[in-house]
Amino acid sequence: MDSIYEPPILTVDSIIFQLVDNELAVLLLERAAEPFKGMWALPGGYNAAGETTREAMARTLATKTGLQTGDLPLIEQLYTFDTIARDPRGHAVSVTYMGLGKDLELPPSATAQNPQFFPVDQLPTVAYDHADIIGYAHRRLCSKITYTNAVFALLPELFTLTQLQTAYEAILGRQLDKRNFRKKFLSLELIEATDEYHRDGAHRPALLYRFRQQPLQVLSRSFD
Amino acid sequence: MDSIYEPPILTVDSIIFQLVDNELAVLLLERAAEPFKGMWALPGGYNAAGETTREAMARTLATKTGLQTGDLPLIEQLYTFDTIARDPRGHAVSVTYMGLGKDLELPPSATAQNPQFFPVDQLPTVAYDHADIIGYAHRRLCSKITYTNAVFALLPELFTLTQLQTAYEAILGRQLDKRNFRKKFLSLELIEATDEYHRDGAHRPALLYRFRQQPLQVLSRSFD
DNA sequence: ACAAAAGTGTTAAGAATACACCCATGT
DNA sequence: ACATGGGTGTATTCTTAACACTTTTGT
Repeated sequence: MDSIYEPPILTVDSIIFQLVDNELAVLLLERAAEPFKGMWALPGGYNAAGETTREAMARTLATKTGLQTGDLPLIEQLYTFDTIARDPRGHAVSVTYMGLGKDLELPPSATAQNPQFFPVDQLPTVAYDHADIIGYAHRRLCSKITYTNAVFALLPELFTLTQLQTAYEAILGRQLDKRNFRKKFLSLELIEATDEYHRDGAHRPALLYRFRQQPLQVLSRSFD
Repeated sequence: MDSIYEPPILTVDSIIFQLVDNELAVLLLERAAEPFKGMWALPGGYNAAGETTREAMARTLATKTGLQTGDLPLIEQLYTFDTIARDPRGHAVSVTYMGLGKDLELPPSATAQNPQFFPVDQLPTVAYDHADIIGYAHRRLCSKITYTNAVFALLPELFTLTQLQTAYEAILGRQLDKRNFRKKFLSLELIEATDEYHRDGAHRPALLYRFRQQPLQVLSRSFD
């Protein structure tokens, strides 16, 4: 009864975020071929037989950008888009994953596709419906950091409260009150002070903190 | 370069919830064939070429249960599961949709598959990983009703505050305080009183309310 | 001594919680 | 008159929001 079944094409795409100069940035590739030649697109590709979508995501990301998913402290399935066909063979369905990291290094000339991070509010011309996907991922990230400890994945192991606040401000796109931010965040007991200080220029050194636990956790009171 | 590409099978599954006798219930089919013959499974099926996953969901749901998606006030993509192959042809990837409705009628003998609603805490033996999927959907529904007006999709147009509270209790699986529930919910200004009453037995009639607007909305203050 | 970022507390308003009795109806 | 579910208010605690000055350092 299903013998005439001819499947849509299954693809995966990765939305990789990190903070660059206190701005939220997303990883894009420059398309070397039609369609959308010269425009920028999310790293992604076909899902091969016998591979989970998550494995396909890891493989395509490594192949096209040199990034290993092991370097991403947090990866999460985002949404499945019935995108416009990216391929003349037909209709494509793309399972997307959001990955968060810090100080991600792109091996120089990993591929001919020139992988680069772009601040989310200064995107180049983006191919397909990828601008929508990035917007969706950004909104999801905004809500994720308000009810979970997901920021840990964007910060170094030791960080200052100012760095933490700046991360929130970069993602949410608005300023937060310093005293209220610190009071609230510390009261959640997600982070603990170390006895180390971050010295950086002609001013008082900042106490370094660390997250108590890494795995994604839901907060007892949602943030902000 | 992608010429040896052989895709996984793309399927869709529907998790349809409604309230039955003040319990949250999910729609299942009895499998008539192997694998898992005699066990119960979510309605679903293959995604055909040229059809979006949402269209495939509507089609398979109508074919297997007689339900029209037009009768579901809220449908939302849930998650994409890399499920165990449901088909000897190979690896299956299932895009799932959650649908909410009320007073859904299953056309008698719509199919040989005996569609029925089961209370989520009294499920029969469920095939595949569908028990996990139902659990996932239930958790998502719990959080959805706390930060959106999604309950509207489970209630009739006019309803009493007690019906509303009972719906929350059925979904969340715990009791709520009547006075606090009413105070909070009314303060959100999502619903308005009508001038009609629900008479039902030997007690004071209950004032009927309606939602001010149907489309899914995020609440100003999250609920509960 | 100055510039620069780190650090810190209080008050007021709003929200959440806990809790018990009267009201309107049908029989 | 009684049984049944509908309806209502207050006091306490916790949370949020608004807001400005002192501290520590490097030059």
